[in-house]
Amino acid sequence: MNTQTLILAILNFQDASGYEIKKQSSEGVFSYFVDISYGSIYPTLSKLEADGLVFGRSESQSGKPDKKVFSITTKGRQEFIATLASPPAIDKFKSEFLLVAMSADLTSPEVITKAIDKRIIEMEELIKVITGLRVECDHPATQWITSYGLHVKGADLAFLRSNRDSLIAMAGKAIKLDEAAE
Amino acid sequence: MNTQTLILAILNFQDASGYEIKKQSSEGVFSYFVDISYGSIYPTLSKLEADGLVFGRSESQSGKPDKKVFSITTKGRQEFIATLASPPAIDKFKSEFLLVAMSADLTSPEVITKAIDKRIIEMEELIKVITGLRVECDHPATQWITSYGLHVKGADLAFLRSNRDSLIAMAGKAIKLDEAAE
DNA sequence: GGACACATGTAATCGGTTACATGATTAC
DNA sequence: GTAATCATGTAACCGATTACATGTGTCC
Repeated sequence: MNTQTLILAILNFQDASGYEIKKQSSEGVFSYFVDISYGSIYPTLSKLEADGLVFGRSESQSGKPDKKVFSITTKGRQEFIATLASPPAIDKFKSEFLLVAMSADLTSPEVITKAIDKRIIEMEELIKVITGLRVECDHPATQWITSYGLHVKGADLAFLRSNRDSLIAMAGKAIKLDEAAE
Repeated sequence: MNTQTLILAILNFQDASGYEIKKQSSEGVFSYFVDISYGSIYPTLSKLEADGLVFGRSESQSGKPDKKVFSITTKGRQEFIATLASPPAIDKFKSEFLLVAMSADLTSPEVITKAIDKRIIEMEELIKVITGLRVECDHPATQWITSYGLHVKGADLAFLRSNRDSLIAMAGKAIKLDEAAE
């Protein structure tokens, strides 16, 4: 999923400045499955404007610096819809936690405990964020994906809580075997 | 999670050639949360060998070309354990499907149907792969992460099946609104 | 003799992040 | 006057992928 499509998707929902796009992608509705940096947002926005897919106008705000608000154009919306039509690529998923968990027997109970407890907290926070998003937005498709997220992340958290101790119990087993062999 | 740590993790479980590491990372136990390409495996393996974290030897096989099998060294294992000790970064997750689903009202029922049915099939296949992995390997920590995966992906698939039709029903709503406005 | 799986490697390229640079405005 | 948030933008860099290049051995 490239930055261009992501920005088009965000602007399709509502007008936004580069700064606001960044916020959406790291705190808002999109944060659950997307994240973009300023370093790619601003150049992409310029390119998008040059291609006529979005247009920007300066807006002055009281108590804040001016911002440049972008809107998607008809051409931009067409482009976005065309992108949606091609079958979505499989999810990209990378997890350091799973690597650590899979190597639990190599590390200490402390390391595993910290790792899983950190994950539990992160999961709880993500669920809170998604829950907050649901309340704010009554758009049906958004409700659908937030229900989906809540369902999956709820199951995830439940497993983590139920099986926390059994993972911690595995810590250090490989080390002990090594010592026994010496 | 960088390529170096990933390769160390794989070699910590068993010796492997570059080709086999690629297979592990895209078909084997690690495929669930990792994927690396040849273009980064081979150079990293050379670097790792130069640093004394792994060592390779040529092995001739009957009916197949020779392969260079790598093993992790004590130094490599220490390095890997040290990496595990730092708190794991939050999962990286990017989903084109969620973007499409969130924009369901912009597209046709056909596009949404294809997207969700593709996802259901992929999910079923992933569950099959993880199930297969469980049978092959009785390492406790691996059992733990595969149970975890099965639990979460099972919940995921259940949601997809239960809510497939409601998502499809949302398709085209935005288009109809546009037409009504004209 | 060609298709296919196995096997290794490099160079060009790319998409994106990090760090940097700058500045408005408010609140303390 | 300085810290914090809002706001925009660029340049250097990096990690990884893609495509390319090459070769072995098997099966039909």
